[in-house]
Amino acid sequence: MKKKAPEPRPRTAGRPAGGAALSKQRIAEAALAHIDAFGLGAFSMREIAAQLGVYPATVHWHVSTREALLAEVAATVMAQVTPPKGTLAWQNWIAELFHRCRAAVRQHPNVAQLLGAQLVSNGSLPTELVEGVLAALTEAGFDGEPLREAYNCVIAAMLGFLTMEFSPLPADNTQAWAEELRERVHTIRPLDHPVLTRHLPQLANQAFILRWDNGTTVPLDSSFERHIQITIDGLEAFARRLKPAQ
Amino acid sequence: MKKKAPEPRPRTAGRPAGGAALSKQRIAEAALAHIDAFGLGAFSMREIAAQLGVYPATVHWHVSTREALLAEVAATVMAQVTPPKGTLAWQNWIAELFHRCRAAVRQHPNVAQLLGAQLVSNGSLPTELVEGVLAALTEAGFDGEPLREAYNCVIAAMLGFLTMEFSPLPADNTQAWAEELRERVHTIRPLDHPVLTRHLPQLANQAFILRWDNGTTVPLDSSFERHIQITIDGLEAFARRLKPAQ
DNA sequence: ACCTGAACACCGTTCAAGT
DNA sequence: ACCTGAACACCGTTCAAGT
Repeated sequence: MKKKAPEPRPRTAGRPAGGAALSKQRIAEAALAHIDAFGLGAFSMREIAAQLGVYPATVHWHVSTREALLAEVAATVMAQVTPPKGTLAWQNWIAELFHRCRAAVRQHPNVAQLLGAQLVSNGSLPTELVEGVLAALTEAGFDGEPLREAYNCVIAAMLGFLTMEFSPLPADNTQAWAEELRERVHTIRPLDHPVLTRHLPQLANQAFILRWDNGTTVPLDSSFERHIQITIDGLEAFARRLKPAQ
Repeated sequence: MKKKAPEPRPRTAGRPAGGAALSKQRIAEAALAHIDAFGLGAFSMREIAAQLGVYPATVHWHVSTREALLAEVAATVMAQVTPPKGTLAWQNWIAELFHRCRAAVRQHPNVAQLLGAQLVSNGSLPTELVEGVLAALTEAGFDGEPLREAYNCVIAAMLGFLTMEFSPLPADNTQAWAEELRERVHTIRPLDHPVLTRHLPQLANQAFILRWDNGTTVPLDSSFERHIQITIDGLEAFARRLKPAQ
């Protein structure tokens, strides 16, 4: 885990000759690369600084705070997920958004927990995404308070699922914990939990609460597809309730 | 933030007279109380140790690891959420589960991020919850792979929403960040984001990505209710697709 | 403006030693 | 079995000082 600075840079204080060597951008890229490689648990300001061959204080000059940097990283990952407007029916636009969002998270799974579980990172998602979802839902017939409700349900369905699918394993003794949970799952008492016992082969390590690997190793593809369908079907039912006079 | 140990205990090494002074249970309770009061960001093994008037190593003798303790805390919060079996139709049972789960999280909002965003904590949820959801979905007509898909959708819908609703604010300069986001939200360019601009009064600080307070200050009650309805409507549509021969 | 070098006040975890 | 006391190898952030 310990790495030397890649290049033995000048290492004298003072403003460098050819403009700034660092930038918020470059730092965020380095942080993302490090998180992709070693996970969010191994991320630290000092590690990123070492990676870039500078002192920790230098990183702080550019990004102010650890949380701000992580928000920047999350924004980078989610920058390109919004589908273009105006080419798809609202149902298909939303489905496409879900797909592109999951593709982005699958490329950077260790960032997933930031998206749903940190207000800062969540708040740095692209405005186009918000606009697009609202446009789709308006097309579906929502307005006012129902529009807000439908919007919140769409965002929660999408980011909530992904946050859970790629939620990280314990940092250290991963296999010990995995073995323990596998044991626990397979020794469930049939009399107390008959339904669970009956369907255990279908569920073990492939269902929430009952798994010891996350989406990186065992992706929940078909469940995510189903989640999209259920969400859209539910939204259509909601829209129908709003205009019973057909 | 600094507190003395409540009682100046003997402070000599060795096995105490009347059995163990500490236990995994007592430690988890203390941790939960501390997290409720000061947030997950202020949680540390050393703080809990100080709170209990013992050395950090003493805590480690009982709980092995920081993550394990947090999983224990999550389990404590979620211990009582499962509704009794056999009294409700499956739709109502699931709705009741959602309600009770949200009530539990609202009592301990700072624990929310553990539920969805940490595989360890997620894995320590009660088995009765799993059994109950599966029983409800079986009653709805699901089996085999569709059962697994429906199950994952239910859990993701429930915990995903709550994880997001109560996701924590930045640790330190909260109000500076809030002011900045509020500014950003209210200076959205109308020509680029017309739909968002039009509905901003309905959305600002009450919709994901557009808020600077979390569910503790600004709960998303009606959106959660709608989320339940959408999920159940979507599940019913899914069930209908499975038996087109009525 | 941009960076060094060092310091401050923390962490989680381990380990020998006590009783 | 249960706890002390101290240590190890880390953290994020701040700050004076350089150029």
